[in-house]
Amino acid sequence: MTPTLQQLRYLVAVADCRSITAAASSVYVAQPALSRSIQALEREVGVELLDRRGRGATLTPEGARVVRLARTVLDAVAAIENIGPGVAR
Amino acid sequence: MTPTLQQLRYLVAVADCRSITAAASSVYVAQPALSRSIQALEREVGVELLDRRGRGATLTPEGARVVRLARTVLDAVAAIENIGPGVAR
DNA sequence: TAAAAATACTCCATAGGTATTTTAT
DNA sequence: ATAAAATACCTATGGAGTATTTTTA
Repeated sequence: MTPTLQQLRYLVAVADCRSITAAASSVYVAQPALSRSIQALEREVGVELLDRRGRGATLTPEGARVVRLARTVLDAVAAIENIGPGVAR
Repeated sequence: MTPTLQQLRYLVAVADCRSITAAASSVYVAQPALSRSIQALEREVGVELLDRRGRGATLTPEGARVVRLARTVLDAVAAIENIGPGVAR
C-alpha cells in the first residue's frame, strides 16, 4: 500500500545503473529480489516507473519524478541515522 | 540498522499523542507492537527518543529532532504515493 | 494502587535466495 | 543466440497479536 525505503533505495540504484541486474549487484541483492521489489512499488503507486528494454532499464517520466522524491526521503533518513552523539574526541 | 517508515510513523504518532498507548490506538496497532517498534528505533539510532513517564511519554531533544526529520520523510513519501495519474475529469 | 509501558510467547506474512523460463535485440 | 528481466518455489526473519508483568506518579 505504501512504498518501503528498500523499494526506494532499489529504484534509485536502477536509476543510477540503468539496469536491474547491475543495480541488484550494486546493493548486494539478487536480481530477482530487486526486480520483484520494483514491480511491487509500481503496483503500489499505480504507475510504470521503468522502461524495460533488452539492454537495461530506463526511467519513465513518472519514474524520474519518484526518484527525485526518493532522494529527498533517503537524505532525510540518513540525517535521522546521524542524530546520535558524535564520536567523542 | 536503518529506520523503517513504520517506525517513523509510530514515533510521530507518539509525538502527537504524548502517550504510547494512545499513539498505538491512533494508528490501529496494539500497544506492545508500537512500544517495541520505538525501542528498536532507539537502538538503531543509538539515542533515547522518549522520556517514559507514569503518565504518558514525551520527546527528548533528540526525539524532537528526529520527529522533524520524520515529517519531512513522510511528506515526501506521501508525494510519491500521489504520483499516479490524477482522476480524469 | 491504578494507569501506562515493557516483556514473554506464538504465529504468519513477506523479503530474499536459487533455479529456471521468458523476452527482446 | 545471448544477455537481461521475469516467474516459480522455498525458507527464514521480523512484525504483530494476546496475555502478563513491571514501573511510576
